[in-house]
Amino acid sequence: MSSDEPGTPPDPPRDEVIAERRAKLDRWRARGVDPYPVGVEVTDALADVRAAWDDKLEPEEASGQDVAVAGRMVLRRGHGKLVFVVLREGDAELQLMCQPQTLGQGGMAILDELDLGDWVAATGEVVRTRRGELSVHARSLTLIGKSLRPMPDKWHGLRDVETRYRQRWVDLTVNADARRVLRVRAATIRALRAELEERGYLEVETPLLHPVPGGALARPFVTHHNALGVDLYLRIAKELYLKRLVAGGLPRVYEIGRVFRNEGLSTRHNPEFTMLESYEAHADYHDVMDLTQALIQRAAREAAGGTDLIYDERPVDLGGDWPRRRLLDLVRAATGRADVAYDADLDELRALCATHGVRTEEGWGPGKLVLELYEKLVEGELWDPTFVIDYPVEVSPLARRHRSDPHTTERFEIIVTGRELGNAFSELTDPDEQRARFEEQARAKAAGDADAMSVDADYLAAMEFGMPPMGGLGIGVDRLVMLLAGVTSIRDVILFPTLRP
RNA sequence: GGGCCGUUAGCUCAACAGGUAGAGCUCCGGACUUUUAAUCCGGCGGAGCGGGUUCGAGUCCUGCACGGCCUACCA
Repeated sequence: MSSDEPGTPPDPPRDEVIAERRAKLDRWRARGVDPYPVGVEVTDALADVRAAWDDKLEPEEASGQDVAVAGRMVLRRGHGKLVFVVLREGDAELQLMCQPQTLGQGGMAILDELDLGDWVAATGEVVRTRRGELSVHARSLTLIGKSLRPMPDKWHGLRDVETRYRQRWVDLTVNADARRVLRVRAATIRALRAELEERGYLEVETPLLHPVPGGALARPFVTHHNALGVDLYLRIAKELYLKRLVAGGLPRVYEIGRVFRNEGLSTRHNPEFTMLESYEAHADYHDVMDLTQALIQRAAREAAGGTDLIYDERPVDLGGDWPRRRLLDLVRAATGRADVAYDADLDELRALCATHGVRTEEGWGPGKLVLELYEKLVEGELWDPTFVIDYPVEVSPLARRHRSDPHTTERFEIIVTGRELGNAFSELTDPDEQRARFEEQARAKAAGDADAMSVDADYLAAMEFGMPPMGGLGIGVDRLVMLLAGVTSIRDVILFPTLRP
């Protein structure tokens, strides 16, 4: 790529193949044929022809049925005066059988001027060949979209990962798995939405541009509004707006949409990713665990065909009721130290962290230290779905304090294959406590914690207006799709992942 | 950000103690009327960028760019 303008497409390869195709393009035009016509009548999708005839017709039998089809020419096998052409659209492929007897010399000449990759329309009778391949016995051929760039290797396809993401149109053309993942993603989102709708949740859309970034501990992207002359932030979560809606009397709301976090990229992190968030009045985190399990199990059934999966070559069982384990208990078990507690001596906790190679910082309280131990020792080991519950207050500024333990909140994360898929809690609804928690965050921010929250006065006003008790949930949709599609890179489930421009 | 690995033809991949780069697919020319990555014959086409060592560098050293994986932060 020699262009330095961001956003410009890759330069056409200065290749002889391109030149040949351009020459063909010129010849088409010289003959008065528009290589990019407005379109021809296509009455039959390739998939429909296959569905109608796949289990019918004996070899060499003709159907008597004429069709008009179209697709990208991905293979051509010539046998002198008999030529087989394979058209593909999406996952459907159909062969054309081309002979001078039916296509005429003119049609054969058209065939001669086509390249692999060209979009082609054809009419003809549905037949089955001597070797048993369902085909259209072509009577006419029309070029409907000239391809000027060569197709990737017809057997190996496109392997280069970066090119697959950058040129998704090529990837989707030649890699069936790219198309499969796309379908799993669509089915996953459809299932989540269906389950929430059936439970009476209202789908809403809240702003992407936030004057105060909030709802999660993360660094935001900053942008600028010219007319208002103010900086705005791309949302890092939807939480605070959705809770405003519950305060407004909408008892069950959800939103599926993009959030943005200004953090590093990895196989598990894309700067923009899709999150489902839902809020339900009068629910607590136990109810939300039930909901989470139902959502993910339904998505697994409808997008992955069941709850018994293989991920990264290991079986995962999403079925049944998932265990609910207290975070503190998990840390105690992992360290073999029953005396780990949120009111334990800070120096002892630091020493324990050091023993396990956990890096610590000044100013971290016991809650943060225990969380770090959990993340280092436990989280990655939880393979089958596990609800990890009761997170320390210190690291949960929006969650309600536990009804029977002042050190923790009624919060859980759902962990599958060692990764966090979702995060939820009995929501904090007390405005005074929320203000105190925000101020605590603001102090951390002032002390240099870039992920810490700011005081959101507008949100506090909504809380002061009064909100019902509620349970909230956030699910990382991309990660759920990764699990259900069995892929280990988030870039495989995002069509156009963020790449260096 | 750190570590490791990588970048050879449009695509997928080779080779060699440092000796002037090879195959398949695509494309072009030719043969072939039932193929399934059709087959057969012929042809075009190439070392990420910059330094250095050397008679000679794709190969060794070095800087840069880009990418992959792991790690760190997070969903």
